[in-house]
Amino acid sequence: MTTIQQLAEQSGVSVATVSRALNGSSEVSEATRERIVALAQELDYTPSAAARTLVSRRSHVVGVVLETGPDHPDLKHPFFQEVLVGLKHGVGAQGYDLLLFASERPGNGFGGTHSYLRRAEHHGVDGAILMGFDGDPEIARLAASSLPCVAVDADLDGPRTGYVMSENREGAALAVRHLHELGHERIATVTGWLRTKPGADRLDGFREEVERLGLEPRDEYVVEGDFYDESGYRGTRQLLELDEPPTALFAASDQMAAGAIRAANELGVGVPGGLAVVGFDDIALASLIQPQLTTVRQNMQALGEVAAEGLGRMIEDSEAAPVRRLVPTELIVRVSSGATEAPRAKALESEEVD
Amino acid sequence: MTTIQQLAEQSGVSVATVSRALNGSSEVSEATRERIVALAQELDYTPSAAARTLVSRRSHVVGVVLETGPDHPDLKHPFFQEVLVGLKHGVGAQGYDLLLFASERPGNGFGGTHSYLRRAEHHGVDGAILMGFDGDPEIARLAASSLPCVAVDADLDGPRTGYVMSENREGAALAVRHLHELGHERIATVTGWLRTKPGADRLDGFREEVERLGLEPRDEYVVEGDFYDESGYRGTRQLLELDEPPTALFAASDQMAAGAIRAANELGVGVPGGLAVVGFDDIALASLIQPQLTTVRQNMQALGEVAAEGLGRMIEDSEAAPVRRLVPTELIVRVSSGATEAPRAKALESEEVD
DNA sequence: AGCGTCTTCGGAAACGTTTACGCTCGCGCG
DNA sequence: CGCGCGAGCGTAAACGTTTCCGAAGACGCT
Repeated sequence: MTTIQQLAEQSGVSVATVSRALNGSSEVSEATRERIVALAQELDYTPSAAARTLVSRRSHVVGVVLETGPDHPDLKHPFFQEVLVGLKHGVGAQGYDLLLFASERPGNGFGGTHSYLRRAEHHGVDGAILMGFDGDPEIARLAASSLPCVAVDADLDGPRTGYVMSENREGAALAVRHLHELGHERIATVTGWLRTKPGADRLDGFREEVERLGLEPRDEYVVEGDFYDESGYRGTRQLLELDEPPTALFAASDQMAAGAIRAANELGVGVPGGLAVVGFDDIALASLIQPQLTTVRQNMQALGEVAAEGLGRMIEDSEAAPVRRLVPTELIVRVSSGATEAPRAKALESEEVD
Repeated sequence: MTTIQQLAEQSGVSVATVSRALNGSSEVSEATRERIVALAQELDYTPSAAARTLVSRRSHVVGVVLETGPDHPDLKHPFFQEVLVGLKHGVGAQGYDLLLFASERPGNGFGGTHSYLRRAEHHGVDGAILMGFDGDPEIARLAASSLPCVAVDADLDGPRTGYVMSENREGAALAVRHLHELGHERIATVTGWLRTKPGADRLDGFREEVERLGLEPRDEYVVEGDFYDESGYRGTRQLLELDEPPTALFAASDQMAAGAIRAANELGVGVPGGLAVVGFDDIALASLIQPQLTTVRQNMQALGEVAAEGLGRMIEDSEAAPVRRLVPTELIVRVSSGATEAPRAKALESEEVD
């Protein structure tokens, strides 16, 4: 590994000049800069991030903390993956790399639990992305600190902490309106995990739209789920066994929608004939489910990109206000909702557009 | 941010002693150690990874490079996500964090493309995980270097580079044997992307087992796909339009299997009645597909964990041979293959076990 | 009593950068 | 001709650690 000193010796200048030349400082003549750059190329010089971070107090790394544990969705959920690719592109474009906090060894030197804030300080990350948790006190400390943070799908805030979310309310309303336009009056929902903000928001959006449309709100048409397919299955069984079962269902996630379809099939109820179903997310496999899923697409990749971009701004400009952004959702009409006119063609068309 | 020096001053010892105390060196008395540790707790001391890395030449970070680009699966594929959670747990248990190379800014200081090897050296990662590529020259350079590396799903090797893969051959054979045991003689396959090792291996396994069972190998029963569902759809249409169409299909990925089912449905061929289908992967949503997918499970999470563990060993012990491991695959019988005896119960049972 | 050894600690160098400060030119201007 | 100024460069301090080397004392042995 060649160092800046070796470059200095071999080119007959001081280390300071080499550093300036490589960093594009204007205080060095064009001639010597070229000489030094050429030498650096030749010797395959690579600067040491550690040394640079140590003195400049900038690491060009942003941390990603996603709360993990038995109760937490972890990064197994397709949602995180999609957000992650957006994040990668977003931070990458700004010259940052991503650090995934994984180490389970105590903070360092001595025992004690591994606080996320400590990990962040330890690595000297320039900012952090917060994902997949619900009021974890550790995360709260991080959000309350002076480290630039952006939460994805949680309405955390702090002096330097913002958030990015999908328009969950509006999306849920979209779904309800769609079902209503198809003639349904008895519309039920299986909710997401209500301790999470998106879960709660989608339920709110559902209720608001039901009311706005003048439909009769019924408590028994709201059953609580947890985003995973098993809860969709159980919830739907419960709904279909009511005396007056719903004719349409809004499931707060595609996975629950898949569970719902399975439940309906088992009870001999056709989808969309006996029960029209709309999901939420538009995960990659939504179109593989039979019947193909009508769903509310949230652009998870965009979520990641927006978060990254907002975080970047906060890092560059210490005066910048924390980002607070909602990204739009969009109804994708496929088969499961029973849209009458040539659903297949319509679905294809809307995919072409994309 | 408190430093080791402040701890030294306030506790009346030298920095050397503080360092030793916090690192568990035996050269410090128990009394002073306790005093220092207590002080560190109180002042919320966090060591600087940058400084530590600089001098000790160990970063306790492992890099993750996944080749990205138009032609590459990128991290959008569910496969990577699952591997990633295994990786996270695996490296975390050994005290490492994960660095996802994202930055699109040129190496540093001067222009030139961002070599992965350079990035790795720049950050001083202790090792690297290689994923999702096929003979990329940049990756090859990395594998040829002296940096400990483990490739996932590619048979790279080098002085300090090993690999971890699923038993793709055996898995494919499992699928063929299962279909044969159900009475099928005309068994076809839609392959994965043959430039990748798993794609090629699954095809090999298919062919070997066909031969071993004494079935007639037919070239027109092998159609090339790319792991994604669209290719499964097209390939299956092609197969079903043959004069003598197959009665059973091995798709080299679950997504292609889903595409195959869609194609069969469109042509009025029932699954599993008209065409028995077996997939590969057992992605999380395989059981959401209708009919539920019989598939060869590869334990992607284990893949990540094994890779992490192997990498850790190579890092700790510079004499250690590069890890070369195949992790077992397993047939998961659900509905799509038309297994006769109570397929539903069997499927549930095998999920309970999990 | 002298000597070696072990324990516990401090001093200081080193890791590879960035950057504040200061120096030396050459040049233009009065 | 002298003065000031800017461009270009070097010196050295700093960043926060780890670790080598050595020193001082305690202690046991001959």
